[in-house]
Amino acid sequence: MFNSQYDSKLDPKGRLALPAKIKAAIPQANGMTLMLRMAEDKCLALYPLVEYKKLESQIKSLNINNAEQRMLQRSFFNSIVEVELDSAGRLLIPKLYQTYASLEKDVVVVGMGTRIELWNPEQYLKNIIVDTADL
Amino acid sequence: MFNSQYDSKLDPKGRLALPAKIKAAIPQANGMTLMLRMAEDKCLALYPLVEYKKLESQIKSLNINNAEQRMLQRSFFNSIVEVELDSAGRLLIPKLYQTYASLEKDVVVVGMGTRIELWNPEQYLKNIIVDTADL
DNA sequence: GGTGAAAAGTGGGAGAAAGTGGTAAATTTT
DNA sequence: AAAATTTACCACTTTCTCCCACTTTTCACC
Repeated sequence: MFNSQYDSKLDPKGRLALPAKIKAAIPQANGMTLMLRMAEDKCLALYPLVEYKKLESQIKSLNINNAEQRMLQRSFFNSIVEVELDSAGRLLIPKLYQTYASLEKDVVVVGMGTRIELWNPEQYLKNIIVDTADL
Repeated sequence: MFNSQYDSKLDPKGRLALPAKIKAAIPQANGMTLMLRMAEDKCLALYPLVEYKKLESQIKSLNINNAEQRMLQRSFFNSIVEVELDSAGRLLIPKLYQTYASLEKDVVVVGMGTRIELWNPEQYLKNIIVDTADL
């Protein structure tokens, strides 16, 4: 399970170093493949393969002969990509995905239970409740 | 499984270079034959042979004595063609198919799970849900 | 609290692969 | 038979990917 939040940086090549705590929480630590998705509120979501499979199986069950379900399926698959950690534990965020989430240099990495979210810092502030007294 | 989306180009000869990530996901990488089909919503669909076989068997199981199913069968087989990747990993899109999907220069390549879709960029935007908050 | 060791973070460079265009050969058409 | 169109293959350029090495931080033990 992922939790807490961290400040990380994209290097000039578009690589993101995952915080060690997050990395350690990913199941199957060797030959690390993760699924990167353009998610809600213009953030990126990272899923371990196990979690992704659950998501995918829902989408695959849609009927390709139904126009609306076909669009839904398309919109799912087109916003997801496989990413791998390099030997230093970094992952390369494709340009299209950087653009989607307005990631430039600073990135907020958030542990969200079964998934990891990547945020533009300003965007992030707009999508959390800062004062928890309201809860 | 195919996923994500890529911008590609048709060269003056009508050849399309498949993105490396897509190419890598095609089963049986040598002597590469794919099936190209005029698909729903005026896009082109590319199937690996394995996937095509499944589709074909569905169509073949239709009843030839039923007028409507006979037409369906006919329009399936006449809108599908075998294409091969050249030594550089490009495929030649026949004129008729380019016209069907209004492909000129820019082409959007979409990984749709078991198949690959090729789109005219403007047409493509009309056939996705941009805000995936519903998923 | 200081010192050392180990792990994490950062940057760069070399090699390989992907993209692109062109040329030659073969086949078809007039 | 000749010409034009098409197809296959080859070569060059550019981009990307992978890996190595150095710097910085953190944690533990003294």
